[in-house]
Amino acid sequence: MAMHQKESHNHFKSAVTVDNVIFGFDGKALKVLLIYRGAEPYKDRWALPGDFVPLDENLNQSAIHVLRSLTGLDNIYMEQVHAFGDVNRHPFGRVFTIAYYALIKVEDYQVQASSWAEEAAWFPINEIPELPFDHMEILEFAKQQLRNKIRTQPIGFELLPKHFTLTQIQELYEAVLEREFDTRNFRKKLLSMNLISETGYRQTDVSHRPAMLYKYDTKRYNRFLERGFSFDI
Amino acid sequence: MAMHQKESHNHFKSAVTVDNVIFGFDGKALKVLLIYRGAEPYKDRWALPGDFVPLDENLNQSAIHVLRSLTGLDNIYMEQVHAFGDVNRHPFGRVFTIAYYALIKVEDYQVQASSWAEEAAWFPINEIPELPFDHMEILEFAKQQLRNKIRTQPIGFELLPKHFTLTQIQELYEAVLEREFDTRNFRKKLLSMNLISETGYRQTDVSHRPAMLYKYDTKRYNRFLERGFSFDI
DNA sequence: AAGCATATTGTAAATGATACAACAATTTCC
DNA sequence: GGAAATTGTTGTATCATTTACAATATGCTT
Repeated sequence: MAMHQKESHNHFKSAVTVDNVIFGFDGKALKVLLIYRGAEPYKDRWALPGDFVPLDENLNQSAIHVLRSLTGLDNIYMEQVHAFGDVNRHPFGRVFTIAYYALIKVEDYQVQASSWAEEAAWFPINEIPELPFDHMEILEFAKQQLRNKIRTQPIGFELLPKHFTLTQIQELYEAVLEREFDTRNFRKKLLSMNLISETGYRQTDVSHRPAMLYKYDTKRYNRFLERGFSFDI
Repeated sequence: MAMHQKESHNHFKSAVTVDNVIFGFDGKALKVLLIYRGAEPYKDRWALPGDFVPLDENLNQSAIHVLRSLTGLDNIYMEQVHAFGDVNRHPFGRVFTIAYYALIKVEDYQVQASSWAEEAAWFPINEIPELPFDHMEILEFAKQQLRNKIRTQPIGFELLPKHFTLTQIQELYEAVLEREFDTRNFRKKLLSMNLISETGYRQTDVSHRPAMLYKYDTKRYNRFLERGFSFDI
């Protein structure tokens, strides 16, 4: 990173954006929130939500900002995925992008007006339209990282309502990991981790035996972390 | 990432650098290659090797370039770690950095003259001097990522000579993961993966029973990968 | 030849993963 | 009101993996 002061001005000619892969789960499929671009380049195309990082804003803050301006949501689980910086990835010049993914509870979500999105919509992870820039590659990276992470950290709860059934969480894992789990074994393992507890409430408005509602118990998770605990499903 | 053409010029005022955490293993400790900075800012300080990303060079290529210009080495295992972009991380302006780590065989290494490094030296991972910028944080990220990766992918071999003993590889894992392994169990597990094979040669110049030399068998690894294999130590 | 240093190897016990199906609770339909 | 339909809930036996643990082998040095 060394440089001579004289040379250094040549370097300050890049732009940096953040792009967010916003995941949601509707009880059936894993979905991604895309925006319909209202400005060039690639106007009128579905794309990942993102924006330039202002010179006076920290990178992470910028990612949070994009998420909030689109969804109105705060305090969301986000994680950086990868930086992409091929020379010609953006038609307007040298634009690096840092990709993040976010996990949101779709029930909490409502689209906000935004300067760069005319519209936003959820797309099932297996029915994504053609995306501009290198957004398809970014999405692949994010999906893979989500899969790795969800197997070793209890982040799946971020995609579920506060109160959820054991069937719901199993279906979430099956959707994300694209494999099936044996119900008895899945529940045995999940419950043995002592990370979720019964709420005492049950499902209502279902035309069959109502399932017990559970909640994720953050305190217990923190206690486990201190003891060097590792989550693995 | 949308923008109006008129606004866009405001955004092209950032610089982007790559910083490399170059790991080596000398048979005893995990080490990191630092350079002694020959230019401002932070002249005459030990720091991670890095450089600005030229406008006409891909990001990944730039990381490879930094590594080669410092070590003369090519075809090295490298992986992106994380992007860092706090507003004030660099005194000369808004400079984002993308961190990479590399694994090299110290036997192959020889320092090259470089425009930005007066000197380079290996530092044991537990005896790192105070580093400028956010390099300490970058190093922590890289170390953590190396640990995660080395447990699930057979990348440890990148740090060893082509021919190595089972004791050497065990000591490498112990150094990186900062824990001890039971020799019998470690060997049993490693050999059961069928990723290394005997060379037929033995150690020489040791004043005790010479150990069998093994080599990493890439072909076998690739066959395993195709079948959906997972390495785990 | 004895001593030193590291290399090499097996077994038993405990733990964790997998395979597998019957009964329970509620609603709906007749 | 009872039968059918639908999903929820739970246990056990087998198999595979991980762990704990120490004696013998080989080459070198003196």
